[in-house]
Amino acid sequence: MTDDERLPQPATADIDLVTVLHALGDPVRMRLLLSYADGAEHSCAPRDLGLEHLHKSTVSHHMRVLREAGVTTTRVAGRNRFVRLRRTDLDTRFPGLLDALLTSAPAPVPAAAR
Amino acid sequence: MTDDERLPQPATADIDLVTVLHALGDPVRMRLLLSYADGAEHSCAPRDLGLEHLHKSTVSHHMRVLREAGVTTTRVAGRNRFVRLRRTDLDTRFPGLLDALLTSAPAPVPAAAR
DNA sequence: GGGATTGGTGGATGATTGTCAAACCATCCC
DNA sequence: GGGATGGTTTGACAATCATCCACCAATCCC
Repeated sequence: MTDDERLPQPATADIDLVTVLHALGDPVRMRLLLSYADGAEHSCAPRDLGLEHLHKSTVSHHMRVLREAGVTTTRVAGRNRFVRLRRTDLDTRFPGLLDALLTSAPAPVPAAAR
Repeated sequence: MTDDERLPQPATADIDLVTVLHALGDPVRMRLLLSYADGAEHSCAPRDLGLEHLHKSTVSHHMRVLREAGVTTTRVAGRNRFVRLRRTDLDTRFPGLLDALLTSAPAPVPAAAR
């Protein structure tokens, strides 16, 4: 499995707080964040994320916003993309922010978030 | 000083996380938040906030967004308006969020922020 | 009362954004 | 090779938004 490849994303030091907040200031992307809160890798399929009502390309757009803001990282393996939360990087850059966000989560946190 | 009057704002329980993040996902409003982080009341004058480059009405607009999101409260006294951070309400609703935001502040925190 | 001060309202405008649809691309598999 | 699968890109469109401008409203002070 050496065909791993990461989609472009900002370096940890370049993650900007306002940009992150702007990225998370959208209900769809907040739901994505909650889905990713378990720390596991997730595919991009809308049906796995409670986003059946949205078009593929819309979900793709939102995931790009999250990735470019530095919230998530995307690994390419074959025709699948695996998205994961950049928890360590975010905790380094903004200590306590992610915990506070997930604690105050507006929707039910799926399973073992922490 | 009984002519105090509060501009309309959401009740504490109605403050929505996504709405707050959306409000703070703007560089101007983030700067306002940092100005208000001292807990004191502030006037609306752009020159007191490092926003000389913005029109009065633009600043007024941003302050309305913050107030309607539940981030700030505005007291009207005569021809002056005094804006203050709703720190207690925000801490109640989203424990740790404000602390995390102010700790990771992107701009120099003005004096005794904590 | 009359002028100055403080700040908001409403309209206009250009930019950004969320969404969908259709086309496209790479990969896996039969 | 040729479908089928998983996802991105591009274009279009409506909605939202940030900004400015001109005008307005209330208050303070002489």
